[in-house]
Amino acid sequence: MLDLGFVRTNLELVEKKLRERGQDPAALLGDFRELDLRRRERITEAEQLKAQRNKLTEEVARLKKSGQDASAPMDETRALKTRMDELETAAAESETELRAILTRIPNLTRDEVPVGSSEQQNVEVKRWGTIPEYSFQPKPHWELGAQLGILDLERAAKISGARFAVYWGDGAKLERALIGFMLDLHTREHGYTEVLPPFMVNSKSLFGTGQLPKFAEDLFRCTDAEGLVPGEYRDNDHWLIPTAEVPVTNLYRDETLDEAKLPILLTAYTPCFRSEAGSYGKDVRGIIRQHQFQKVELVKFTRPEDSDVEHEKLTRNAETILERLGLPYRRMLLCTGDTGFSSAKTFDLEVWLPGQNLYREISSCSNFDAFQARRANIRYKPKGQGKTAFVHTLNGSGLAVGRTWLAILENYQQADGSVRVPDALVPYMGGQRMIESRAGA
RNA sequence: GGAGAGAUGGCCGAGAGGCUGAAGGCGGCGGUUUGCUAAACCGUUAUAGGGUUGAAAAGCUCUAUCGAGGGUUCGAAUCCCUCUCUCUCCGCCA
Repeated sequence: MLDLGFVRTNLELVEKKLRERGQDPAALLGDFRELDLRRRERITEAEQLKAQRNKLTEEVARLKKSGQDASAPMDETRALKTRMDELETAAAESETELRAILTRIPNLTRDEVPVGSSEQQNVEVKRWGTIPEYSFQPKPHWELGAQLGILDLERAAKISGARFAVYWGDGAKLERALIGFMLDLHTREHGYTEVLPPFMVNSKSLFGTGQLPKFAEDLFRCTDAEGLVPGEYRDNDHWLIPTAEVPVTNLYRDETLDEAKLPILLTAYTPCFRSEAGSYGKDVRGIIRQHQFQKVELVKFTRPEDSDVEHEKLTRNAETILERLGLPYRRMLLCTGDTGFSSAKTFDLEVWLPGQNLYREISSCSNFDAFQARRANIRYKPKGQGKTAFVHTLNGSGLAVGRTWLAILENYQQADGSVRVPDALVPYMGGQRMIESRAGA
């Protein structure tokens, strides 16, 4: 969420930034200026009346105390009441209208973010690793997984439906090894603290990180709370998390953090659940796009002046995983049209997939500025200043485990269909160096 | 699931219809004293939103906020209703 006062005084800049994202400022902002003006008028009016009422009730108290008749000011206050209720309702209405606009405006992208309408205009920042050459035709992971008997999409469809996967034997073990490897690296070498959050959150949390109210259709909602109105926030509803970003960032919702403790670095392993509404027919083969996938997430809370440096570090932390695993990748700076709703600047890491002969997103590292902090009310008290200020929040996948799993299959496949275990992962596989076909599944 | 108790400022804790944004204590900040530390003493110490003065820093003023939302009343932290959360006991359960 942007600051109301900021939008008021920088309306032209906001409009320009919205256009750069490919959004229609008129549609998003509506009659912002008018609403804002009306809101303040109504508040002023309502508060003046309240002040008047407060004076009168004080008068009543004084008269009663001295044993005098207080019926005159009492009647007057009663007469005031209808008008006051009207004004109060009107002021609250304006507040709601304005807030509805404000909560649907995406974050402003940084000036260094390239202007573009689609991923075609994303800019490649760097490339790492050499693309392996094969003496045979490399296979996509779904073929490898099926042949090895470690990936079972048919039975997953039976027990759960499309876009789910069952991992058997070494497949399940590889997933577990990756989780342990990533968490260990981030906690031991990168300074993150591991947290294990709930996999369900309430809608206030989803509002805090920006998924609600705009993106409800991308989420799975548990129907335990009856009479729920979408876009309405309550404490007792449950949604499956689409990313650990939601529970972890919201850990500090409505809190004021100690500046000395910043930056706070947290990492969390969680499953992630996404409805993938609107992506029918996209990535239907393999496990690229699933309703449930596992992810190790990196989250940071920083002072505003540190967020750019911490963004670069966080991206490097994610890249390090790929490098240790020997997976070739490239870093993309997302253009304005491809940058997420809450983000001011995003780097995507794309891993090379020889089985499909393309680069594929495996991590997304974003700096949200104060956008989420404002929505979630996460603040700190800068030294030497009386005023509290909003922190900056950042996060990135470090990494998406399912996509790392399939990247290893495709990059480390052998001519006979077996898969070599990357050296860094061998200890996490109990010393195992090869994944070979085994009957049994 | 059943029965009960509770939720007040950074923390502890009073208040039980009117001058209470809220006593007292702790903590924090500023100061006095002091060779330094400590102690003592004095002062100060919430957030948000309007209006207004100012170039700004900031000031003045009003409004709201005692878990959340509604109600009663001239007036609610205080009374009533609903909800959420926490604690205790019973039941069930990984």
